Amino acid sequence: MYTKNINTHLTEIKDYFKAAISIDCVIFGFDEDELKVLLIESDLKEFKGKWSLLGDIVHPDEDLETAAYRVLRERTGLEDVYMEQVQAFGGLNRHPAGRVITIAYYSLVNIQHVELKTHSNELHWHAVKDIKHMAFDHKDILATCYQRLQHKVIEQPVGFNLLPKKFSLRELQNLYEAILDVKLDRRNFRKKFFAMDYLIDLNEEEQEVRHRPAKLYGFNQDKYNQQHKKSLGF
Amino acid sequence: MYTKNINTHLTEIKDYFKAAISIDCVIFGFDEDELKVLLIESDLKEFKGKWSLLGDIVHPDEDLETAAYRVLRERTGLEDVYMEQVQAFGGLNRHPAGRVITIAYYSLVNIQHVELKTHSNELHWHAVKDIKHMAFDHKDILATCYQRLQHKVIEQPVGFNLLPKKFSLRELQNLYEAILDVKLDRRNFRKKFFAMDYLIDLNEEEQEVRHRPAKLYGFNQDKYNQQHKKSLGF
DNA sequence: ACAAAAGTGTTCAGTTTACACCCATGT
DNA sequence: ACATGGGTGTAAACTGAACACTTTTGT
Repeated sequence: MYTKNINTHLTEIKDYFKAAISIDCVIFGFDEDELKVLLIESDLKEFKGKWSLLGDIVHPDEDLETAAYRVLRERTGLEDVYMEQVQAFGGLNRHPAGRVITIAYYSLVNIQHVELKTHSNELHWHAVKDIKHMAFDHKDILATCYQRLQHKVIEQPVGFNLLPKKFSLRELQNLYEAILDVKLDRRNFRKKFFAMDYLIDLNEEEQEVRHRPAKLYGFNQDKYNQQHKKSLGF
Repeated sequence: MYTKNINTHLTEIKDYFKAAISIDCVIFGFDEDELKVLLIESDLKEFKGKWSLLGDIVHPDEDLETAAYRVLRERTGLEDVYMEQVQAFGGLNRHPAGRVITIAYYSLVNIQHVELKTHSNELHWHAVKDIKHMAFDHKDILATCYQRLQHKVIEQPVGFNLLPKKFSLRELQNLYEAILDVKLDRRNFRKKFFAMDYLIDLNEEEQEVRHRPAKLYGFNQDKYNQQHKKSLGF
């Protein structure tokens, strides 16, 4: 039955094994100086009370990324956010309902922009570092996505997606410290980001702080995109 | 029909959309100072004469990695080789036979160890840089896997998997130059690898060269694994 | 005046780059 | 002896890490 090769002889798939395909979104946010992830309480009897990622079956007329954006939209109302596919998870018994292969995505959202759609109690932001157990293999998926994010954030300035449009350098540093789980030197951190030259000085200051207010900056996404496009092109 | 969430309410998948799942292997080898990839000629009418990756449907009782190793074994006879999952490709019309979602893996093999199983003409090694067109979306898949390899090889010494057990530093350098598509300085290259301290001096020399013979080295995989385990543990 | 966090430069160490000559072998 | 690639060291430039005091605001 499986002697034919998917890339050569196979012209009909109807007689072949098929599995349900889902996507799972690891939706990261940043709040209270902590990296958070949006989870939903599972009510499958096997995982009663455990938290799970937000995911869904991929529809027949959807590609994977479309499905991931759909889930994100349905759960957070957000459309244009940073998202990256991480990898597939296809363990034999990862879903009690049968063979379900899932493709994991992570996305970076401004947590202030998220209005949890259903005002139910089932959706919650959790500090990544405090999560102990999860439903399915979601702890693995989260760990893999978190590692990927850590890796990404030191190579490219994607962290801005987790911050408000206007932010102080202290907030930016707190973000990096939270994601990478390290302490960074304030002067070196500032030096580095000013040198990268993607920060826009907004000539504004923090309000309502009971100490010297910090200056606010924005991220020059266009400038970053252009400079990065150049280096890809060649 | 799709109102239920895969991670919460769903207890039966039988009524849901399912797709065929395949894996595709990008099998890299190194020969004649070029990075090669093992391809098969597709005889699907849509891709007549085009080359495709080696892939197959994932079986019901196999996880993804098992399927990938099976394909590798069936096509090359090799068992213990370096392999890494890259990502899933799930475009709507990527396979003419229907919805097929594929998970891409790349592996690094010693090209000398590969005895092409079927001594047919359908399987061939191709220089990666010369490949123009491929069947399906395999050009995309190859490009993505190649980029991943380029990235990986500057972070971790996985390149050794493409070389024979005994190799000269020139061969090693040629490998890196081929993968990264750059010219490297010979002295700096040597300095760097000796400093990493994973090379074993075999006290042997090249034979049958018509110039000064190069010394041969081996890669100390155990030492690398141990030192790398440490840094993960903390 | 005090508390609390913002802002700012310099030095040192380690790493990366650039670069040219002699050596061992086969013909 | 010559052609071919093997093998080697040093100086300059750059990058990353360590480190302490002054400034601004609110109370």
